[in-house]
Amino acid sequence: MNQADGALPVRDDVQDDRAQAIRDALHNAIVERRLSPGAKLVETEVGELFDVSRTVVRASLQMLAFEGLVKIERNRGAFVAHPTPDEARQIFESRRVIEPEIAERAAERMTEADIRLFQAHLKDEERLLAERGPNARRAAIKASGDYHLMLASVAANRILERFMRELVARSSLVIALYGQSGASSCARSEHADILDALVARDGKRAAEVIRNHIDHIEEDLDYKLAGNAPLRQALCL
Amino acid sequence: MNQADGALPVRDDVQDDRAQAIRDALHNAIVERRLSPGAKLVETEVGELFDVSRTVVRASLQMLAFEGLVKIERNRGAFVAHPTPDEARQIFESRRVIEPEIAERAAERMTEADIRLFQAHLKDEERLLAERGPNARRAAIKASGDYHLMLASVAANRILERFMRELVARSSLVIALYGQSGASSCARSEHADILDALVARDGKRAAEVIRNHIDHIEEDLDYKLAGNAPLRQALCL
DNA sequence: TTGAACAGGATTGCATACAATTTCATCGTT
DNA sequence: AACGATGAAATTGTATGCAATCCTGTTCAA
Repeated sequence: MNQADGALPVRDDVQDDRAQAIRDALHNAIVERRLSPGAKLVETEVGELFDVSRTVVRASLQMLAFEGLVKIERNRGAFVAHPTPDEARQIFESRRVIEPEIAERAAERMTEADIRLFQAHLKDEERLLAERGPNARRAAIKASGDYHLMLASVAANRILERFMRELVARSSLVIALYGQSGASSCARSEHADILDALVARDGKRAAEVIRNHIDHIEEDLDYKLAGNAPLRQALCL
Repeated sequence: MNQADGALPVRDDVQDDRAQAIRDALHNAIVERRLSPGAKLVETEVGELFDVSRTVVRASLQMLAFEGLVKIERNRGAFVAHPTPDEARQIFESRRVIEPEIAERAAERMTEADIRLFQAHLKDEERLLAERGPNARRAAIKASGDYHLMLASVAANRILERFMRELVARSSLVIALYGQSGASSCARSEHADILDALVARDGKRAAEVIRNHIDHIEEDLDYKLAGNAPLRQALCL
């Protein structure tokens, strides 16, 4: 685990301990692709896993549904979301709207301590990319997303931060479905470029680099690859 | 009721009819200020009102909590949110990030039919502002927010639209708490100015007008007015 | 072989019951 | 009178039960 783990599950505020815990666990599982898009999440099954009743499980599934990570279909249950190409485009469009502005604000507020955190995180990302094995790969994917969330956290706007958390998580689903290059986790050097701009306190440049970064991520997608869609969704039902 | 009513409760998708209905009802009540910030929402009470069990009420309260309209405190219950000045600032900062971009996209996509809808809505807003009485006032407040949501709907990005729905609703709470001029519903002519820019397909100008509009709304606030805070929140507990 | 009909099991939607916690009024003490 | 303790009522958190719905595999007819 990298040191960002403690800081990242920035829950809005602690309200519902157990449901939150399950939500976080499922969230991570989805983002790290241990759960594939379309996978069914059976209430009793999850409940037994975490040793809680369906009531609590339901609450966490509803939370995830709000974030767009899970889709709840009436009388059919909860499934890991399976974004359509159109949704995917909207996700990246939203990121292009929000993230450059976040970068500008982050450039203003960046402290020395933040810089050190970012540098350490970059090191982690590099290390994980060098490692082999599916677990390292999963960790790399997560770390890559976490980088963007660290940015959001420095910008000191909890609302935009929450929006970004949702968008980053859903991006991970999109990449899982439509990503071509196995790497998929963003071209690593760009994260370093962003940090450079931040350290230089050059908000405009940071924003520009982020914009390019998002473009590059989306360029690596092929929306033709309908993934192995759950069919029901492939046909847009 | 104005003709926008049918179009506006843009639910993400129909999943949970009854809980959604209660959510919408509470949402409207909050936005129209029939429920004040800090008001307690007792589960059994709401349940009896809508003739459903606490289970369903709970689901809708959780939805509202996600939107930031309601705050759920463990073992204490659900309360209409009571945004702090800091939260208020973040809400408007977020709007300044998102809404100008929405305006630009809306300028591109605006159809003749949309224009007619906007014109009709503007007429409604004017009429409501002219009328007397608390109900007209409430309707005017809601219509003013709905204008911004119509904009978001034209921009054709469901995600940003949802973000805007949350931000507009929370803005309404902020204005209820910290607004000075009784009018509070935004300087009306500015909505017309926005429409002008959209009709001219001048995205940049629309964005600029929106930015000013948001500035004006926020200028009318006085964060010193701590409102009649529920004390627990006034002391930031 | 295909397709419709149907039964059994699995799963969800919702109401309800019970335990844990908070709230509030009362009472006694200083 | 002010304050703290105490217990009952109110309210929430969670588990569980039942009805409704969906899924799956089988049978039977075309």
